[in-house]
Amino acid sequence: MKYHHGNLKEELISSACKICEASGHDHMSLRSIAKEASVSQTAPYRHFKTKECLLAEVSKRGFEELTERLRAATDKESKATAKDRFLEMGLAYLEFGLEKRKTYDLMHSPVIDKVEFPELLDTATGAFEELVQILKELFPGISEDSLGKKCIKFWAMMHGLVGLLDMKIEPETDTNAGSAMSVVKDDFRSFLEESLEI
Amino acid sequence: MKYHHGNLKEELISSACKICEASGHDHMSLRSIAKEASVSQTAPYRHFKTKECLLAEVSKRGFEELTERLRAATDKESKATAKDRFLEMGLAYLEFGLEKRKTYDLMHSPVIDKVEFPELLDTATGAFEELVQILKELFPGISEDSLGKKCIKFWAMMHGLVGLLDMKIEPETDTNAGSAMSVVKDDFRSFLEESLEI
DNA sequence: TAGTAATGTTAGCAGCGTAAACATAGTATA
DNA sequence: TATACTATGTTTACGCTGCTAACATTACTA
Repeated sequence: MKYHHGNLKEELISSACKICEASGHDHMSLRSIAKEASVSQTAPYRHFKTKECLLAEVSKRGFEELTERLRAATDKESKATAKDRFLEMGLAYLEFGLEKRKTYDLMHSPVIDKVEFPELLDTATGAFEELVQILKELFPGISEDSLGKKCIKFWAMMHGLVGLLDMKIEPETDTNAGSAMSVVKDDFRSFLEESLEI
Repeated sequence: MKYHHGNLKEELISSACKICEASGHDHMSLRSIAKEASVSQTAPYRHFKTKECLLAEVSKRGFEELTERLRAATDKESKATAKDRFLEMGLAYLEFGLEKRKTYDLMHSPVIDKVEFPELLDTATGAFEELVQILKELFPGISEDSLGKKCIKFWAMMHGLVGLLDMKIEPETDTNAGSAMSVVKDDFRSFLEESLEI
């Protein structure tokens, strides 16, 4: 039993990630994180100025994983068409959002002011570079302006969809013939494809 | 100075709404709300079983105002075309989201489990009836299935846009010729219009 | 080897949500 | 009108929280 831990900072982050995904960031106490790392309640303060700083790190890890998944989905090595890789990317985004819902919430939560954490902002922004690239491939010669708009439109749609699919708010159509939302979820690929064309 | 307040429940709700929009729902304590209503810390418990119940009420008020704004924007009395009214609705949604950002956050926050508050869920769902109606007008004879998808697509886009415009995450384009995001914000109408066609 | 910086602990503060016990006011019933 | 009951307020207290200050131990560096 040594007084100094050795790798506490990293262990605190990974404990935090685990607890965040298990219980959500608002049921997450610095004390419980410290306990998980078998360390005193105030030990985290040697590595993080405030709780928010630790949460920012968790958020950053989330954006890193998201970026990684998007990159993998649009990997040029796979011989799929640009369109297919775009669809895969959309799917990957949605899957990340639904699989790691609690982490995704933290990443987009106002509790972390991204202005105060420029490194986090960079990581977050970087994730969307993947979208820019694939859209450039899909629409060769597109103007910067149109590219920006398309990019935002798709990202907003992805982001919005994650929120919608998880909450159960959905528009009521006249016939309640199979909730529109579950149709989207089950047939997400064709939904995205349609969005490309319409 | 009377022992009984008379209209405490309503006053607590409106205090809560005020504090929520001023400080955000995570900097919002039951005690501060009680103080604002000049009442003891535990008085709210005579009207709300838990803090979450009060927050749910605040959220509900938010959805009610949103519905009202959307309704006003698509009002048939105005002789504008369906398309124009649709664009107005999009604008109204975005404006609400940006103006009442903190309330909007609460409305979509996972701290309130909508399953536990069916009345809140109804109110939230009701807001999107407005979108359904205007899309029906815009696409007469559209199938229920397509209508559902279109509806979800646009709502997701609106919802996503609010999130994007407020956070400063945005895709980096090669030339940084005027941030794509501010273009969207300044020229939101044409952005929406384009989305209708593409 | 001595001094200093890094990293841990303990003790304690004020604020939080909430429960329990009690006080007061309004309302229904005898 | 007297009495019981219910609704709505207060006081007190508990355990949890983020965080600070003071202190202990270890690691690094001159």
